[in-house]
Amino acid sequence: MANRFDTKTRILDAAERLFAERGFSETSLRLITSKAEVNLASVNYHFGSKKELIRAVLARYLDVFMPAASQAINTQRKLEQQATLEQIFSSLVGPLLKLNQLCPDGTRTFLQLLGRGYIESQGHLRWFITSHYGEHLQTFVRAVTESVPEIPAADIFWRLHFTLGTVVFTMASADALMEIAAADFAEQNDIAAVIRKVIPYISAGVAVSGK
Amino acid sequence: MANRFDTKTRILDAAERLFAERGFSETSLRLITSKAEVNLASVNYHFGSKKELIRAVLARYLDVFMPAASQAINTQRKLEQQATLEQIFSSLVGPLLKLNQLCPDGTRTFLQLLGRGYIESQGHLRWFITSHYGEHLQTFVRAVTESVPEIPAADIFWRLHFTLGTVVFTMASADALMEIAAADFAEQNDIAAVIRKVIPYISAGVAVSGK
DNA sequence: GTCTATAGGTAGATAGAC
DNA sequence: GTCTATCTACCTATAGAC
Repeated sequence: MANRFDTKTRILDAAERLFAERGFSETSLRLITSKAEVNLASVNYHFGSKKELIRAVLARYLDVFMPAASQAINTQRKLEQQATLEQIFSSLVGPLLKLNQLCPDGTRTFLQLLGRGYIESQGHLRWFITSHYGEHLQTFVRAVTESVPEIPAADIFWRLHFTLGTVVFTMASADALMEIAAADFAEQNDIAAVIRKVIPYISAGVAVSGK
Repeated sequence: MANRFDTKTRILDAAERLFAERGFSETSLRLITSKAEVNLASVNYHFGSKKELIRAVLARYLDVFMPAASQAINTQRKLEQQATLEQIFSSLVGPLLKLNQLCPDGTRTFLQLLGRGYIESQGHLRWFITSHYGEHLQTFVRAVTESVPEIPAADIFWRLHFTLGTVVFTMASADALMEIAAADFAEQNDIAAVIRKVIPYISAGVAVSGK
C-alpha cells in the first residue's frame, strides 16, 4: 500500500479529502503528509507552497470537469432547439457524476472544494477559476441566456450568482445536511440525490417572472 | 445603550467586522485587539476564550433579530389567513434592515457571520444557534410549511437550507456583485435592493412543485 | 480592569545530509 | 527525491504587577 502511487499523487489524494472535509485553513500540511504517509518536506518540494497545493488540488478536477461540462452543454444545444433551464442544469449532472471515476466520492469532493474555494481565501481561488476557465463559464452563461430570453441580462447576472451561492453553500455543508436529513426525516441521501433536489430549486429561481 | 468606547464593545465591534470579512479561523485575537485598540489580554478577560467571543458576536445580532423576526411573522399571520411565501420572506426584510441601526452595515455583517457560522467550526455554531433560538426558528419553519402545505417536510428542510445558502453567499459577495452590476448594467443597488431581487428567486425555489 | 511578559503550542517553510 | 532537524513566525491563553 505504501508506494502504490508516487508521492505527488499521494499528497493530492490526501489533501483533497481533508480540504473538502475541513476546509483549507483548518487543514495543516502536517495532517496531510501524515495521512498520505509521506514526509512533511515533500509538499514544499513538489508543490512549492500550501497555496499552490490548493490550486493543484482544484485544477485536477477543473481540468476534467470544465471541458466536459461545456461539451455537454453544446451537445444539448444541438439536440434541442430551445433547451429548458432544467435541461441545461441537468446536462451538468453527467460530467459531475463522472468525477466519481476520477476518485471515490469525486463528485462530492469537487463540489465541496469549489464551495470552500469561493468562500475561503479572499477571492484568490475565485480569480484562479474565472481566469483559467472563463471560456467554459461563458458557454454556460450563453446557454442560460438563450433558454430564458424574456429575462433581462441584469436579472440573469443576479440570479446566476444566487444560484452559485445556493450550490456552493449546500455543497460546503452537504455532510452536515445529509446527516440531519437522515436523523430527522430518515432520508438516506448521497451527493447525486442532493443534486437532484437542488436542480428544480435553482431552475425555478432563475426563470421566475417579475422582480 | 452600551458605551461606544467600552472595551468589551470595542472588541465586539472589531471582531464582528473581521470575522465577517475573513472568517473565524483566519482572524487572530491579535488582529482584533489591534483594530479595536485594546490590549490583547482583554479578550480573555472579558470573554474567556476566542470561541466564546465568536458566540458573543453572533448572539448580539441573534438576540435582536430572532425575536423581531418571529414577531414579524406572527403579525403577518394575523393579517393574512394564508400568507404567501413572498409575504413570509418579505416580513423578514424589516427585522433584517433594522440591524443597520445596531451597527453600520449590520444587515450584511449579520448574514455573513451566519454563513461563516454554518460552514466553519465543525457544527459548534450550528448547535449554538439551533439550541438557543430553536423556538424562533420553528415559528419561521411552521409559517413556511403552512404556506406551502403540498411540499413534504423533508423537501422544505432542504429548500430552506438552499435558501440560507443563497442569501448568505449573496450577502458575502454583495460588494463585488453591486460593483459589477453598476459597471455592466448601469444599476445602482444597495443591500435593500439586493434583498428585493432575491426574494422572488428564493420564493420560487421553495414553492416549486416536483422533485 | 488594564497592562507586560511569557508560556506552550502549532503553523509553513527550508537547509543540508544521504 | 526523501529524510531529519530546525528556523521563524504566529497563535491562544495566562500569570502577576499595577
